[in-house]
Amino acid sequence: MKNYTTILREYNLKATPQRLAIIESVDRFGHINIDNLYEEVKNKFSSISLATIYKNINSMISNMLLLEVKVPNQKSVYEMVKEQHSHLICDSCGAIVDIKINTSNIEESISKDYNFIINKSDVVFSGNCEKCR
Amino acid sequence: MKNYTTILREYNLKATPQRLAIIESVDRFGHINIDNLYEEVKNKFSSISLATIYKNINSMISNMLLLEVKVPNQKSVYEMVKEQHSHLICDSCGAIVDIKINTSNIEESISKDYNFIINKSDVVFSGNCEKCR
DNA sequence: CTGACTGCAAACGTTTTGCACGGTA
DNA sequence: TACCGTGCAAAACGTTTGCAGTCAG
Repeated sequence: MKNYTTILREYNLKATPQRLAIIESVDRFGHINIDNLYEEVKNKFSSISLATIYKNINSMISNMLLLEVKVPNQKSVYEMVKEQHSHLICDSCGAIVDIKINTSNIEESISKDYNFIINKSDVVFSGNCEKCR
Repeated sequence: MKNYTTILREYNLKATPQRLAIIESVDRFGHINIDNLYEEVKNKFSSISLATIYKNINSMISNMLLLEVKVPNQKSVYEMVKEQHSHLICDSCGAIVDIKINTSNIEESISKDYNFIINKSDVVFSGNCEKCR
């Protein structure tokens, strides 16, 4: 069990029970949208309000502890900031999988060709997963 | 000047003046969000309502004439369906540029490694453009 | 002529805000 | 203790819907 209290403080956020429940759920699910997060946190913290979820997600994003992933035809999902990675998302079942792909040579050639400094890559492949055909 | 009437009919949409103004603006801008589109179309068609913009954007997306591009920290932009491409977006000035990159080898290895059939790639690189440093 | 489209206003779902209270550091 | 966070309710936003009138084909 990770020490989420320490993590929150490292990101300049007070370690309230609500925040601990939120960050624990996000980490356990890998990616989670607002509604599922709300349901999940309510299981362990029935008094929490949706406004608190929103406020905390937003402050965690501002403080770079979480990031938002925009996905086609779905609500955004939130995940902890870890190593850079891309996403595979199944159009039928909605499952999202993290994948490691090497985009560094592509990014390098873009920097050159377009004289553009890249500091973030959002890469989402949609299609059908193994189960869903 | 393209014949947008013909294009609309090819996509099974009646060629109303409102639609012609919408598709012409989207095509001229390359990518445009709802608010800018509304302002733009109003210039030539002052009586148009925002609801009409929404209804038409949605039907054009359903009929595969337009597609939605979700971008970080901004509203989605809409563009005509053309060849597959990726996007470069400047965090300072918000400019969006189409770029051609070859993702086919990446997609191929993903198909193999994850046994996943890809039918859409959403690739957005964020950073700073030439002007904005 | 008929079904589809428009514009308005109302409804809806989602996210943010203001404020009084409570809890962390 | 001081400030930040919480929860509630209300407000603000963005988008969709219903409907009566209009128009494209």
